[in-house]
Amino acid sequence: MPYDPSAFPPFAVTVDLVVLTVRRHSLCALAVRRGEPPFQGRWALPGGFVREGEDLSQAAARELAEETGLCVHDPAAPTQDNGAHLEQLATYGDPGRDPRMRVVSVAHLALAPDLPAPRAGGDASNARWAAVGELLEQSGYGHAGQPAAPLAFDHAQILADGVERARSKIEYSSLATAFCPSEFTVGELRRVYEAVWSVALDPRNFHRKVTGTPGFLVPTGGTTTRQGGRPAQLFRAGGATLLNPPMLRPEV
Amino acid sequence: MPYDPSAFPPFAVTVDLVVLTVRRHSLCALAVRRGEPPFQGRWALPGGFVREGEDLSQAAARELAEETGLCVHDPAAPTQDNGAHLEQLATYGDPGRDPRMRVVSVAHLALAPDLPAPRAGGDASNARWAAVGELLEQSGYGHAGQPAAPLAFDHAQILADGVERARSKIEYSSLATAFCPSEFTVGELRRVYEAVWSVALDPRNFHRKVTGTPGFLVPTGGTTTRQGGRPAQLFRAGGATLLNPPMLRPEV
DNA sequence: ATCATAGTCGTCTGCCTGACGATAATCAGT
DNA sequence: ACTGATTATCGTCAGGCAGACGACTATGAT
Repeated sequence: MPYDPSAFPPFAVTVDLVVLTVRRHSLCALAVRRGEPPFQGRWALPGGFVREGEDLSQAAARELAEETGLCVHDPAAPTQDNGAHLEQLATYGDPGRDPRMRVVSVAHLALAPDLPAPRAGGDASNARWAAVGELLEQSGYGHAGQPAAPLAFDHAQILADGVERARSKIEYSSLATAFCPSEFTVGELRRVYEAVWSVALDPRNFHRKVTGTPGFLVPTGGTTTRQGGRPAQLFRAGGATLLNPPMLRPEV
Repeated sequence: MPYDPSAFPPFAVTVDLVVLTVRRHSLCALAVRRGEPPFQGRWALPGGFVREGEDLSQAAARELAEETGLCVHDPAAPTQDNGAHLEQLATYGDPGRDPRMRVVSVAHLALAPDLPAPRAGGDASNARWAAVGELLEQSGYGHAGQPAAPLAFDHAQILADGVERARSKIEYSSLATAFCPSEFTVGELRRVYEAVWSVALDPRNFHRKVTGTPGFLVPTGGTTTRQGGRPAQLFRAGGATLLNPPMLRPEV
């Protein structure tokens, strides 16, 4: 059954971004307010059309830069400041997910350190960091919630998938450091795990674990007291990407 | 910057399939021979265009059925015979990956038990099971290899990603049972792990591990001697999808 | 000085794992 | 029937890691 090259339906292809960060001990995602129908006035994930001649990851990096000013952390460049982690998440192509036309969206997951207030093309009122719990509560992916409107399109599903990916991936990779500034303490890293997993971790066992995992952390020699209490050693992310042994998420 | 709904470039969207199985102690993938240009006569992964009104997973399931006769194992239906596991793998959209036009391919990963000879629209000479090592060797993803032609398009990359996904996913999920018939022995399951990981596992420790992991295996009561030697208990896959504790891949 | 806070080092116990010995139940030859 | 090959299954033992938790250190706030 050879195909007819002229007989394929045309699709629009977009990238949508799940941009996660940790703010005030809770996991937050970037949301933008839609300016036109459909779902006008509702919150949605940032995203846009893939352009001609543009790769999917290029399109995602461009959208990320437009929305946050972040540039993507190149895995080849080891010590690059203010770089975000970006990876493909999944692709959503339900017919009818966009009422206007057939749109296939390649969702990407970005992890960023705590940032200043977001900007959406210069308009701050149209972009915000929102706790993922609040964004998902009213969509059937969380617990009871306040009456805020759910996310547009199937973005609640995409966000839930992105959060789940982040939750599982910090177990066996050093990705949690993507939520931290270039230099950070063990306690700050622990608060990342606690926020993403919504659990409390024993500071002593956590310290032993991360400092004992080869390649995870390298001390910079400096110390800081920005968290209060006794000064803590500063570290930066080591070269290891896969953690062995992995961090273990406590059972619920 | 509101977008112009009429100003998006049209794409063709396809699904490509990485169908894996274990035959004669080695991991094999389904390959089809291309009947027309580009890459005429070369081996490629099965796939095809997504139709109008068709979901991505529907399109993947349809292509899988067309190529292999397998129907997809519905996670809701617990004990369905001859069902394959199917999941989305990743999406490949490099401009220029198809010389004819802009094509975005949503690759899927399918795991199937050992099957009779493949059929490609009834033409057996145009489809075969090939050891993944041979398929990847000549593409720079393996070691030294014979002078066979590499896979068409970027299918070697897709296959490599699919194999890597399968290798890591059988660690922490019960997915290895998707390579087995509905009833199988511990030894048969061990040979699946050995083939996928290309390692030798201790039969005694493996037996202790899998029979001790809750929800992984449920005995059927029957036994078989189809592997020779002492009769072995038959099991079927238990309800658990996530293994706790996970299977550990030996370090290299 | 005292307290609260956060960081760091140890100890102990239980569980899991890898290495490996031993036994059991079948089949193929002789 | 005996022997050997093959596979399955049970047991033992030592080492390592994880969770629970005590103890001490170094800072800032009152």
